[in-house]
Amino acid sequence: MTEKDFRCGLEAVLAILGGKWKPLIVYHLASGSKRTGQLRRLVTNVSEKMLIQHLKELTDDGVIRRIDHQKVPPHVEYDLTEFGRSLASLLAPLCEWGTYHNAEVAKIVKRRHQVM
Amino acid sequence: MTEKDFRCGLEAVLAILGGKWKPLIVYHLASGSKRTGQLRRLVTNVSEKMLIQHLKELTDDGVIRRIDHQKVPPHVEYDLTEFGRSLASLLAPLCEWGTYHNAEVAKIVKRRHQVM
DNA sequence: TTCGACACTTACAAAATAGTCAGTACTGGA
DNA sequence: TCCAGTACTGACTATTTTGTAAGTGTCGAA
Repeated sequence: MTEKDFRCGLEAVLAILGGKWKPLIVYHLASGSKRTGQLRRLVTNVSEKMLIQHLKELTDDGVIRRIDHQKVPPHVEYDLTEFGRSLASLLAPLCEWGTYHNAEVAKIVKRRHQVM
Repeated sequence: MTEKDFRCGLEAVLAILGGKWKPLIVYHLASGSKRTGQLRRLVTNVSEKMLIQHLKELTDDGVIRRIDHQKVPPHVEYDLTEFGRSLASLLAPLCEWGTYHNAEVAKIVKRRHQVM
């Protein structure tokens, strides 16, 4: 996205939530603030590097807030900003759709690996 | 996504619509069937190769339908299946959010390029 | 008769994205 | 004392995704 403007609002959403784990992070934070380690366990399969990289980007973009308790050993929490919460509320219907169509989508993805 | 199952419905949605231009394609088809060339002009900046590759994947996944009029020179149309239409209806609120937050997101993206 | 439009295909290159693994500085528990 | 956990960083590699540029065969208009 080198362009400044989006011709479809969709592109704006993707500019913020594009990234393998970002929607998942926002989704998990919708139920309350979490520590880094908690997120690492919740977002299954995410590597430490990617989690932290995405957390940093989401923080920079104003979607989440980083709360550093200034302790040693470190104690850091993340939660959604207002902006982030407005995004999270968008994600809910997608989640429902995905849950409802879970089996169908799983079949589609499986077929893909066979045909190709 | 090597796993068969999704723990959040979100992952299912992304499994289908993951791809730079797929949401845009579905969005444009929501307003009626289109010919390949029309889509190429509507989805700005998409290369011919990516358009056709994504169209093929969406067709294989049952999101859109390819209608070949068996003419020479070729005349092919695409439109949404029922499944695709249910996805397109999810996209509408995202579009609205993006349109509403357009300026904000544009600012965020611009800032990103400066800071990094 | 040359040119563009049509809907593609293919080979190849570049860029974006993700992953592994080691290391940091400190603490508390076994 | 050794080891795991805390939240990270950086070097390096691998994979995935996207892009570029050329070619295919047919038609109708200039």
